[in-house]
Amino acid sequence: MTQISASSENPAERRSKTRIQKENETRILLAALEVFSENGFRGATLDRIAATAKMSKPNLLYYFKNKEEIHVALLTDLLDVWLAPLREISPHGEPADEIGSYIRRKLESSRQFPRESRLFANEMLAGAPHIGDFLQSELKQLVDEKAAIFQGWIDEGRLAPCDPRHLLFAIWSTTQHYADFSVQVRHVLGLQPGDVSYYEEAVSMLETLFLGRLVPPASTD
Amino acid sequence: MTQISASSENPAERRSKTRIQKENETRILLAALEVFSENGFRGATLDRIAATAKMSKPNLLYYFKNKEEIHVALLTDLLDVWLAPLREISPHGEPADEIGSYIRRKLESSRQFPRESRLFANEMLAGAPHIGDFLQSELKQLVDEKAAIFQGWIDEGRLAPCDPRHLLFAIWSTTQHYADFSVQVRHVLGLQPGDVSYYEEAVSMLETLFLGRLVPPASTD
DNA sequence: GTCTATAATACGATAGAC
DNA sequence: GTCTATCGTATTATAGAC
Repeated sequence: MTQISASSENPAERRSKTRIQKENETRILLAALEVFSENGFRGATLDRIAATAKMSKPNLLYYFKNKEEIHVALLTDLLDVWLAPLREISPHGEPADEIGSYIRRKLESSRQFPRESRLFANEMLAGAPHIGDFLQSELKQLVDEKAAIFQGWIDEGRLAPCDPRHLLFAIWSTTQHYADFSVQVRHVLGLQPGDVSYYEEAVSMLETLFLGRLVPPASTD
Repeated sequence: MTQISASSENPAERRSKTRIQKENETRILLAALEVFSENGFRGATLDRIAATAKMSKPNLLYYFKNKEEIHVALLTDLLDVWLAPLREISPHGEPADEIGSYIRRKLESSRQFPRESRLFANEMLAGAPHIGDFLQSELKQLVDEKAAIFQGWIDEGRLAPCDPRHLLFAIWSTTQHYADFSVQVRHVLGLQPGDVSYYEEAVSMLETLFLGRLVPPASTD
């Protein structure tokens, strides 16, 4: 299985491309994102990707030599986007500010790139066959680094004692949920298919959860 | 697309089954759960299900008339399991107790039925083609009912002002994350493939998050 | 109930004309 | 660069023997 890392781009392979090449590759990747994010790698078909891209199947395979190469291209692009919000967490800010703005960045990323989020989710559910190496190396390293920042705040009493890595899991899951399970969110809230107005409420909810206090101390009347 | 509800079982159709029938159906459903939960409906193949069940493909199709019928059987079984923890929330308990035990039930469900959780997640990512009706009717109704309980607590000042339905989303996402993204959790924590020891830490994290206070009030030195 | 054989279609990928 | 035609395999499902 071809494994991908966030910085596996080889500039030497990149020959100068014509305008039409760039346009077609973009069309294909956009269509493939649509199909892969909905059905996963195995569930996606070149027929559907080609149809979505309004392109013949052989023409599509003129730009990417096979199905896996398209998938790899999408995942590679994704990984940088994925790590960006986490990288920005700084040890120098206030815990509430840093965590708050991280949550807002992740929610914004979820709102702006729901298909990318579902592509990632599909890869996870399948057991991460393509990005297992990335998770074990680059992601783990970045998480360890940021977890150390959180641990510092805990030691200083500026953050409640908790496992920092699980705090990150909680932030990831709650924010990505709005992209990955958007169908359920919309159905439960009674919204129309395209409606993503729930993101306003999501910000509010997650700020209360992570920065405020959900259950007040029992009153001692 | 065949739609499913949580109570769509028709007892009249259920003829008495021999022991071997029950055993084989169970074997098939167990194998199918394994395959569907990993690759989704479209990504799953009867070949893999049959191989996993150690059964020939035609024999498998002797028990279920096609691929979709197996999938429907799994989802139908799933939905009751899925709603059970939510149904138990009572308006008469303390908010902290009710929410706390709901989180523990959901985490336990995630730990005990990770493949069922991933089956559900795959269905969500695909746009809920089979259980859209369930989400809009039964789930929405139950959520509205339980959200009203939360709202009552909010009105009484026993719960912070928030959208109760988004509070449920937060509980669902954080708890299911440990099943759906278990590969990532294990890789980031540096655990072995089968290791699910992180559930101990998860309980602790989520209790701090939902019942405690993550970021203490700024000290006014 | 289980099997082998196979029909019928879906799918990934290539050949070769233009 | 794009197309039609097509090959080989995978996949769903059925027929019919045992």
